[in-house]
Amino acid sequence: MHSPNAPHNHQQCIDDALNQARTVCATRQQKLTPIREQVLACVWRSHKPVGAYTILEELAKQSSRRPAPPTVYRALDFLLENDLIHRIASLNAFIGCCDPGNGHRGQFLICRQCQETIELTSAKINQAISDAARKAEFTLESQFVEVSGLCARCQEAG
Amino acid sequence: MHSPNAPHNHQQCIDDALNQARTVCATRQQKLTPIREQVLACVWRSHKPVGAYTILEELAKQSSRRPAPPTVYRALDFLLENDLIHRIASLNAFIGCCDPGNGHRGQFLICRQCQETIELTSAKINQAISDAARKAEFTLESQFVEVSGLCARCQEAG
DNA sequence: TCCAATAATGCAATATTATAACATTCTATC
DNA sequence: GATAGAATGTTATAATATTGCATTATTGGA
Repeated sequence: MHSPNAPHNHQQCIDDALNQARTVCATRQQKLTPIREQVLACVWRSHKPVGAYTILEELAKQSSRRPAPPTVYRALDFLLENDLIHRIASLNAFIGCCDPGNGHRGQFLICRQCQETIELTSAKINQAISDAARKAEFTLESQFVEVSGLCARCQEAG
Repeated sequence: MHSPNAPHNHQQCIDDALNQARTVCATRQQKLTPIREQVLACVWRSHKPVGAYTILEELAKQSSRRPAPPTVYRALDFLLENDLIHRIASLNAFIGCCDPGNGHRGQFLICRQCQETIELTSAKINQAISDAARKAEFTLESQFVEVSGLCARCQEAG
């Protein structure tokens, strides 16, 4: 996995994400409808978390008929349930999942300057969280680990 | 620190929190005004995250004159800045800090059933996050670690 | 003591994010 | 091609949060 703010062919990211999503949905016998695919593509336009209403604007541009909020939220719910995107709670936004369909426990490094976000799946972090939960007799079901700070590039930029 | 859903004299929690807040503010030469104190007390009414509009309702009950949202949000901002409360991003809510004034990096175990929330400060989790950030050349500034699941009591309750 | 500067609060309006409820259309299967 | 279930459309509204400006309170200095 490259760093999202390293130079790369981003169209490739989008294509990969869509292809992987198709595979996941086919396997699960879930339908990746045009709207859901559009929303997923929109989430993947960048490596930054995207708000629901930004997606809404984008769909409006693309399709002459302006969809209503539930259209977007329903698509986002579908994508969340099928482990194709993550919700970034601290920003009320959404970002593409780098390992779709696996229901992994990700962590996010979010640059407060440029918003570029790095997704990690650190076994160490997850282990530490699992251990702490067990110690507290707490059954872990889901987690948000969101770190805010400055990415390498923005640190250099001063 | 007792577990929040263990039986305890909760009035003591509130009193302690207010006293510690007074100390922190005195040290920092910050003013813990009546409104700020009311909001803090309200956040400490329970060991569950409390929404801003719930606080608003509470203030309305207490003071005959209904405050407007900014009143509450400004008080919450003050309390956040002075490390007296935490924001629970995944619930858009706020909870009292168990170690006020220290700007520590907390973690939260939030029961999805009863909402009782355990605050941890696991050095292991924090170390794992710091390590992961460093490895990604990312400068950590703040973090949200929020775990959802079932607390011991709610597991037993079935 | 009075004045000016700053901080805190009041207040109205509005922005942003998210959901509820119900109608309609689409799709797969028989 | 009937029908059941899924998906989408549509309207309204709920829930969360902020902006901008007016007013009041507090503080420190002349």
